[in-house]
Amino acid sequence: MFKELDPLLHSQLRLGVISILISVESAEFTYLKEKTGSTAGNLSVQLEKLSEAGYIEIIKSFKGKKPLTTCKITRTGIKAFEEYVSTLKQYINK
Amino acid sequence: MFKELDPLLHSQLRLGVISILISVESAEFTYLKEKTGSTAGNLSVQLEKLSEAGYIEIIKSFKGKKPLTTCKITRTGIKAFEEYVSTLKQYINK
DNA sequence: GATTTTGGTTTATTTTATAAACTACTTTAC
DNA sequence: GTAAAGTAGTTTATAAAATAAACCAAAATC
Repeated sequence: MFKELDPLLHSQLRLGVISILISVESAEFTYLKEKTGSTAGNLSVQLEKLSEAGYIEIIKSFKGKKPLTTCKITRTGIKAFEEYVSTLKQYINK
Repeated sequence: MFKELDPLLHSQLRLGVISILISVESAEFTYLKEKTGSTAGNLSVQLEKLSEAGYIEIIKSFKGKKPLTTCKITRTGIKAFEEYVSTLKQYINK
């Protein structure tokens, strides 16, 4: 029997976001939008979900006069990602 | 920018099915149902989708007097799975 | 021979992802 | 200085997908 794949991470956009955040200190909304190729709306929704789950932290501030949304993966998020990857291997190896 | 993950395979149940089929000659409906832990209804729907995409072949026959649905991965399916795994690595490695 | 089980399919519901519309500014161009 | 366009998002609506529930036909069991 297969172990369940964390549904929060088993989504292309959210997985892409976490995949980026795992390797950087933090990332801005616009950077994530560009890197993932998503629309702002979709990204906004998915970031909110990751945030609600405690996988990322969303920090709102200003860059000059413009709003600036910065994201950072949390310890919980890192653990969840590692767990997800390890579970995934059950599906893709052999 | 991330490459798109084949949406047909980026589904827990369908991925589980393909994961099983890739390592066996063929598998019966009930076997897949048991191994994936899915309901018959869900499995039926997802197998149909894989079949429509040409990823698997569904063979209907009888075992004695009972209906028997047997599934086999196709060359197309194998290729799609390999492609999916390779794309996935972009997301989960580093 | 009625009831349960087997092996499914079909349809309905829920959840999820995505797109469209909107808000609140700021910058640029006239 | 004000109209138009751009930036950085959020909210809401729509489409698509996954899942569950209901159903069906035949077989096995009691």
